[in-house]
Amino acid sequence: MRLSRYFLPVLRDTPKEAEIVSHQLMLRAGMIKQSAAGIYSWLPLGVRVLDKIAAIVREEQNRAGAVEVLMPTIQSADLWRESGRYEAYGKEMLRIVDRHDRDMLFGPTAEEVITAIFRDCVRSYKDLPKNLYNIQWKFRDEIRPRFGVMRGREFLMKDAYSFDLTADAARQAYQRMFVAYLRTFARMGLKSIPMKADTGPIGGDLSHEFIILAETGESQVFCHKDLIEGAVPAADTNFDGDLSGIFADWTSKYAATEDMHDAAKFEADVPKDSRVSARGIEVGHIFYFGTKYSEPMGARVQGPDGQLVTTHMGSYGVGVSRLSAAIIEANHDANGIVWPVPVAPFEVGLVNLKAGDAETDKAANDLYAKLQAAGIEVLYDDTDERAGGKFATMDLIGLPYQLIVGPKGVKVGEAEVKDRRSGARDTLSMDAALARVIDGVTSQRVLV
RNA sequence: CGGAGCGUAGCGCAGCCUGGUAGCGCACUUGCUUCGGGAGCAAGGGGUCGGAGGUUCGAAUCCUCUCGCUCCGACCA
Repeated sequence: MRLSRYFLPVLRDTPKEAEIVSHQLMLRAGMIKQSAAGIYSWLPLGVRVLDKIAAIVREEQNRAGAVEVLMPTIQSADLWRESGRYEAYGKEMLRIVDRHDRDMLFGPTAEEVITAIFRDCVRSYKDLPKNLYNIQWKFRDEIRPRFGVMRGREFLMKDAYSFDLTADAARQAYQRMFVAYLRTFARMGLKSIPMKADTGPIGGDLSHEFIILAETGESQVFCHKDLIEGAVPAADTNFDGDLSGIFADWTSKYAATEDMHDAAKFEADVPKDSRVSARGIEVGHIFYFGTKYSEPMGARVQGPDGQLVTTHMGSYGVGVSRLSAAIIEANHDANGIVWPVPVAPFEVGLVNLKAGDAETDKAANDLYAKLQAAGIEVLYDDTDERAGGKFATMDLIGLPYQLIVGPKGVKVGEAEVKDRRSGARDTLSMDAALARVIDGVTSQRVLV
């Protein structure tokens, strides 16, 4: 993409309403634009990041055996009356009345919709297990939205729903998502830690929040430090097999958020020098809730003996739009964002330091064509801005590699490669610079 | 919803106390000079001062109401 044709409204100053660094940088880098409290437009750079994150989520959901659907944003209140949640949900639910005076709502979640789909379409235990997910915009009318897209009212969420014949089978479904989540976040360059979460009225040990550590995290978390560097399950993990070993590895050590924290147990179970107390951002939440919706909504299948069995359900959320901010919280420096390759809006920033100079243009155009031919996603700064501004913008938007071409280098057949994360700059021959960038990108596209 | 604060040009701000018809920096346009880490000079464009009432000869400024946004708290992917 040529920057001259792109839409990248970067800001030099930090808008005063932005409190945390990810919000500041997303505004400054031209990723988002606020439309109303907690509601944002996504500008081109932001859309690309959102798409990258969603693609990774999608791949890992598919790998784990979940199947994608797409459910509506606007739901009928009648469904929610069936589950009993229409009255229970409170003011967080945005209620809408259509022209026929029917009660509608902007979905804050989709248990009711998916349960209705399931009960209407599935009759036999032979069709189980099933796990259906969608990546869709949700709306929760938070009392106080804040921190940009981290706590917006409108947000993009992946939500999956599993249906099983028995509680034991549901446990396996839970573990499949558990493993998928470990992989999902690791692929984005994040170290996520599953932490015991409140299971509500169901009880048991089947609810975890996936937390990434960040100073600006909303909740205080406590865990064993080994979990920070825990082994991420491999890509060839057999999701049809027994995952209880992996699950046990990750859940045997202490990890809890503030509201589930047991200080006495923490001190008893974790050696003093292994105790981690930090701030965390919740990027995923999974839980098993049994027959909470399937019972009132009649999601039953016939078992082998011909008897109707109420299905056991679980649901599994990933905050896709929140992740874009969370990744920035974990990957930035004084100059701007530092994207991990797998979620970077572009993989390389090609900088023409003297647009309009025939020789420099020729060299830069050539590199641009070669990068594209190599399948690299490149943002080509072909504008006639001054060098300093170009460097500042590139650092701000945080593309993993900068390939810098100027008249001095062109004269001797050289270009400069800058690694955004390390800051290291190397002057190489054109071909070597090109190879360095291509190798760097391709080797980091898949982290686990 | 309770507490606090802020709305003046795209962004950051001054002016308000002590009313007199709007200003600074960046950004933007044009020209010249610069040109490898946010250049210099010159000339420009852009704002019904969030909105509505009121006081006054006169309101960005004073009063009342209202809307929006932000921060702290309770709530949450």
